[in-house]
Amino acid sequence: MLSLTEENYLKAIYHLSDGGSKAVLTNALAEAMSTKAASVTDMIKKLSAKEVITYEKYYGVNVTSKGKSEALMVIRKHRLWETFLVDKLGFAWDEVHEVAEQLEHINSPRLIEKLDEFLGYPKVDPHGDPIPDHKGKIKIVPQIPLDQLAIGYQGKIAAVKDSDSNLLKYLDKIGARPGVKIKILGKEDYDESMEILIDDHRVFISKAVSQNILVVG
Amino acid sequence: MLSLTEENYLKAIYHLSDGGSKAVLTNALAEAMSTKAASVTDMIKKLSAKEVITYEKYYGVNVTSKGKSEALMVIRKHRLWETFLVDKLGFAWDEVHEVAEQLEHINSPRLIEKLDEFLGYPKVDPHGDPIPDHKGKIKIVPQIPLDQLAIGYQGKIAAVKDSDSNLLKYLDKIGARPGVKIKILGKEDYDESMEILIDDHRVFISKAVSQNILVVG
DNA sequence: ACTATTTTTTAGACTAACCTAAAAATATAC
DNA sequence: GTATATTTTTAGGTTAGTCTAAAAAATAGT
Repeated sequence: MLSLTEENYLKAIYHLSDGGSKAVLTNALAEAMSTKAASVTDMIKKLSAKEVITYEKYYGVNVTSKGKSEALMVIRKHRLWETFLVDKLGFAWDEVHEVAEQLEHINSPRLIEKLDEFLGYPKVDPHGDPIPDHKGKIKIVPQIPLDQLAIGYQGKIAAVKDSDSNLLKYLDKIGARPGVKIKILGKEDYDESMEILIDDHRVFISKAVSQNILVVG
Repeated sequence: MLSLTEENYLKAIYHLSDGGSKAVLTNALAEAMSTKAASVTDMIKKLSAKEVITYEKYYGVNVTSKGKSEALMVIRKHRLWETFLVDKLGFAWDEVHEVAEQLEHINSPRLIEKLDEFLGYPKVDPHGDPIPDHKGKIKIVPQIPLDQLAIGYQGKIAAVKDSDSNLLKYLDKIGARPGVKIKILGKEDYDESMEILIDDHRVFISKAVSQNILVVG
């Protein structure tokens, strides 16, 4: 059983390691958790004792398979609650992150299964991120940041990388929501800004924004 | 701002004081919180510092008006979540207490208002207890325990006192849910057991049970 | 390869909950 | 009305999570 704080650390490690595919450094984790390296070292010891991560001094942290499935359950809960907030309670997709951060720690397997059923077993959350199933299985759809594609590209917005509320508000304003059609009309070499077509209207976006729009197809 | 633990203590004090109408003793609170008197004394000091209760040594604790409205907000959240679990997710009314104990601590005024709207502004929860409105106003319907009424009484089940899961399961089995018609057919002087009519079928119940069935009318 | 810098860990201290054991205050008993 | 029993508080200690400051290990520069 993990404490609320331990659960949050584990989730951060899971994300920083790209789902367990690389080691996470102490400082990176301290930054992500808005805390100090010393506190991270303490917590790392606890999480290794609970066998959700492995730890090599001065090298970094890796998630164990037990840790992965625990992290995926938290992510499942987070994304199901976000879906509930948007689909059922009428929240805007940029307002749900903070509340879901609280709701994801509610511990009741039965509640989550009932919620999943109530929502009609959704595959993705309101930001386009895949929702792990009750066994922790996640369907990975390869998603490419818009800034890495060329003029003429045409496809669909799959998800949004950052969950910063200001970014989400901005994207919502220009109509850039998951599922919407998108096309690259032009690119400016100087600052890497772009002109794009979102659902048939033209918008200019900076590189900072195009990096955060993930597309498929 | 109260911590999760402080919130739980305050709620217990509110209930033990019958909504703020009498003082609560240290030992009674220790019993209710399944903890020791010494820990209660510590917590009482914190809660007085935060001005949600007043405290006189060796005499007891009283809830301030600030404390009352904070307690009512937690109760509001608890009862709205219980209603959600039963009405929307299909939980049985005897399964919701523990989960609601967790959900009641989620801090988001917007979430609670949206949830209230989604549920259609319910007046009572699945156990028949009144739900405080967004201003903390609660509609008190006088409820009488069944064991205090005479043969021939006829009315409606308003609520159930205890939230013990076994009691609730039993009541559910004999059909004794809030809103159901009830009539007292007979009373046994020896052990104060009763024969009653629930929704037109006859049942025998012990005094322990009749004390927990609250009725109106 | 030997300093210098950066990163990480250790050491020691803080706060919020909790505990046990002992002291103090209140209530009860004769 | 003094002695006994009960209740409540104080005193001192524990654990989880945090911090700052200093020590140790790893990396980089010339």
